[in-house]
Amino acid sequence: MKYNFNEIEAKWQKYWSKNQTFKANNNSDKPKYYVLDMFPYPSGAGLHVGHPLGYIASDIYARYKRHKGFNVLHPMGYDSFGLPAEQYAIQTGQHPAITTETNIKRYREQLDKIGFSFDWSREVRTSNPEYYKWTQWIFIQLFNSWYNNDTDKAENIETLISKFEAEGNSAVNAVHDETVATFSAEEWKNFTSEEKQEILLKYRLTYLAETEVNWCPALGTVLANDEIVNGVSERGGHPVVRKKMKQWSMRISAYAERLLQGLEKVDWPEPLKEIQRNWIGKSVGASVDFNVLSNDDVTSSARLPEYFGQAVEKSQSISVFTTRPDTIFGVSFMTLAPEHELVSKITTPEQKEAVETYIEATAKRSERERMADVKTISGVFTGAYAEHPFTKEPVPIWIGDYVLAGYGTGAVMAVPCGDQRDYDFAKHFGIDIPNIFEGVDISEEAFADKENTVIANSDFLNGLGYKEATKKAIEKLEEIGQGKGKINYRLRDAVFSRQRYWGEPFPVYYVNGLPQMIDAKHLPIELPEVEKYLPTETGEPPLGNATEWAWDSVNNKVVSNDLCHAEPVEASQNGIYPLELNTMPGWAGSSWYFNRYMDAGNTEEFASQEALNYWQDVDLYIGGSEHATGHLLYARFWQKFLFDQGLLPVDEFAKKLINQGMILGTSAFVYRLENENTFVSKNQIGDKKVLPIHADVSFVNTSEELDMEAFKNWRPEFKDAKFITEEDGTFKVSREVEKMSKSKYNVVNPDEICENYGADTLRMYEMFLGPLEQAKPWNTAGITGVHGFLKKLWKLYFDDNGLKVTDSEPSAESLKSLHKTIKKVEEDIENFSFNTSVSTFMICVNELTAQKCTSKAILEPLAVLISPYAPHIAEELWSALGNSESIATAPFPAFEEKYLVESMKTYPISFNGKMRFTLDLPMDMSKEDIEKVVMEHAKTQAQLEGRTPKKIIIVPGKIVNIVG
RNA sequence: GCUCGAGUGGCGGAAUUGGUAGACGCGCUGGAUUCAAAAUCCAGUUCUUUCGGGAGUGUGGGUUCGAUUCCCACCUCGAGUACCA
Repeated sequence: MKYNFNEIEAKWQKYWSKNQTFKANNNSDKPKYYVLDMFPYPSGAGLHVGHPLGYIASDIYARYKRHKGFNVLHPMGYDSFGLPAEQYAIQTGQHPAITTETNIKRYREQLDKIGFSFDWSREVRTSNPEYYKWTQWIFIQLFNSWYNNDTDKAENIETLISKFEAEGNSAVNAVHDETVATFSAEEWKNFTSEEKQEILLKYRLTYLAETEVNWCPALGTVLANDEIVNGVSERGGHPVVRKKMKQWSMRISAYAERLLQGLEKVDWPEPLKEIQRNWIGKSVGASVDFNVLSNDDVTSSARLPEYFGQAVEKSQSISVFTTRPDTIFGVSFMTLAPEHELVSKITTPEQKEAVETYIEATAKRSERERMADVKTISGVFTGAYAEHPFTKEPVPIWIGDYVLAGYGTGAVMAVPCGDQRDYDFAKHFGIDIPNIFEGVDISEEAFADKENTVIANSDFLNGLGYKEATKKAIEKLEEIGQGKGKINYRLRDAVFSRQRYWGEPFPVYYVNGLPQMIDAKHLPIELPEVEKYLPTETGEPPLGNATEWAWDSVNNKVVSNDLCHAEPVEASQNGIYPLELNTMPGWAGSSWYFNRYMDAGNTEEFASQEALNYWQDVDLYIGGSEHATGHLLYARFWQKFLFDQGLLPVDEFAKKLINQGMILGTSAFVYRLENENTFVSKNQIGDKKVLPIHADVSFVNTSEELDMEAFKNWRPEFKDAKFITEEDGTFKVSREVEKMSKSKYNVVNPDEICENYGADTLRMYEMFLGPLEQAKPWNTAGITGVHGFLKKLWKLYFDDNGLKVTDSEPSAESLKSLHKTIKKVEEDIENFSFNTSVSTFMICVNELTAQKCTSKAILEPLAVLISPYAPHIAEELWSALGNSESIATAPFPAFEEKYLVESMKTYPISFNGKMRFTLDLPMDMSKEDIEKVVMEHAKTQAQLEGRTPKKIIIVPGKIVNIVG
């Protein structure tokens, strides 16, 4: 009987689907295990062989856990809102929902062919109203919450209102906008409803605010920081500019510390944690207030240079953040970001022109230029002075674009002796560089080594190290009321509005310009139909094109815009108000989907408490590291928020995470003579002037030879191509490893592999390529090795006459081969080292074939061992051996040490650490006897050439090493 | 620049607490089978060699009886990050 993989695979895929073999139950006596893949965006291009790599690994693990007696949840779904479907809609007018549906269908077909053990009954799609109903619901919960720093968690906004009513806001320890004014309980009570709403917005965990955003004109939307790479959009590479817009934001900054601390308790790759740590960017230091010297100070002071202008009318103070309060006596100037709001207030008339010119010049430079150009030092003096908090000496105030408006307070106290940028700035402009370090030379560069710092010339800090000096400086600053210890985070609040159509609509309408939440019981608010997916003529988002997009707050339904007054101020007559025109960003739906899988069909809740308590969290999460600062950070944030609400049992959603490496393509290049339509084979190029051109990899065989006819028919411009071939008439291409992509014509499709070699071969070969986490090139040529192995496996069970498995007693050798394999494969799976278990299987099958093993006692457990990797063939063998149930939950074979016990050991005999020959000796031979046998051996004598060894190292059961 | 990660045959890669470097597979070479091909099977395949052996895991040094593995310095490649005060 032949190994007919196509037939076998189709048969079992049908069986699994019909019998719902992998449907997970929310009630079970078995321990739970949750294996999750990052769900895909269903793109129009379909899957290439790189995509399923992580899915195969997680599927092997899920299947293994079932054999190990776990109740396994292994779901799959689609992150189905997104830009490409919408761009396609703009070009063709086809509704994104239709495009998405088509793409999902194609994805599903491709996934099914690979034989994954997904529980499809739990499929989620983020663009499905039944799903995004709960995304909207979570948004409402965020809106109704504030972050209480005292309890260190999110609380309902009602508790904040009670506090305001009782004591105003001065004693409230909350995370909020910088711009909140203090008010008393009395004042709060007297505020109008609208004033109250505006104030509360500054505290809510999702809030509407005028924000400076990254606007991408080409995509017609704003982008989050993590969606921008090198100053251009991650998707499409379009330019991005800064623009002020009214946007929904997520107060993720409230969770900065917990997001940082939480990393300690999850088993995620260290580099990924490091990326998140950097993104959160915690710095510990102090905030220090410098008073700006005003006219009064000036007239009463003789200490100032003559050119000090009469500018500052009343006392101002500049707040700075520093990580080095210990160096405060080294301050010789201050620098403000050009955008700093005080700049215009303190600049003296004499310096006004210079300052304005400078600000104008910086504003012109794009963010990108400023980033790229780190060498040029620029800045200008404002003419104003601040007063040093301790020495009371005047400190000149400069502006410079090396200070960023968006970090800290946008101002720094410059300590040129301790910070290289301050040092360079001071050198460039001839500002003093006082040395406050003991025994350190600062004539060439600044001294930034905290560990070896000993402070000098610093009054009460003299002689102290970094730590003590920092502590003391903060104490003194607090004493004089000009500073305090402070922790700063780089993490910014996340903009949550997108000016797009294909995303979750906000459950929000506006009364007098103030946002109102739609009551949760009226969700979902479904996306309206629009005629065009482009922004409106007045520049509003695509939802501005909808004619049915107003909220009837009396009847609680979406109604025609005509019923809604254009001017919101007048709109209250009939209770019909305009709805939000933005939609949510791509990461909204993916921030909680792993919880939805636990109870995907629930129409009453996002998931029942029962299901959530049973499944708890993801035990193993596999996906790409590119989501480090996007999905993985936002999802952790929502998880913590929902945990604070008492809605989730755990505050980290994934215990263990693995980043699968990318599978790269092996591109093929042909070389065309310059200005001619003639192509030159690789070895005939010599010093000819040629241009490399990508050829489709499907035209190239395993010997790197191009199918010239296929190439000519590929594109019209190659129709009349001429070829300079090798001497044997073949045309050789050259190969290069690149990212697998359509544009490089190096894409390999998994369907074709399944068709030609089978899904089991594909699964094993993907694993065989190398370690899961590593990037590695795909090379279809190598697949025959794995395919041949499966055929060989088949032949252990079948010959021309059918099944050849017998009930004969297994040989000791065969038992040894089997148990060696059990041990290794089990260890490999636990360590996610799937590549090495493929080799182990090959060795085992090679050995059993050589042993002519036909024993069921060996071959039945072998089928179970291999079933996580090659489930179809395993099912077929399992059923051929007389089992009527699926192999999916058959117990994993138990390893028994006794079969591996050896009586003999092949000892490597080394001389000075180099193995020269081997010797078979009994395992239980004593050290003395080993030495005797080895020394008497003729080869030993030949090696020694008459010398007497200095030393003989014998490690019984391991090695013999003769020194001398 | 900084922070990680990695350098092993023609290629992908293996070597689990320091103990036989190159498992397994591809490719290549030779052979068997075949009218022929595919498929299958067998043998060989790190380099070098005077066929005894010798060298060898990016480079140089160190620790050790013994180092791909541990330590130091350097080189190369990849990823992340980029004026974060």
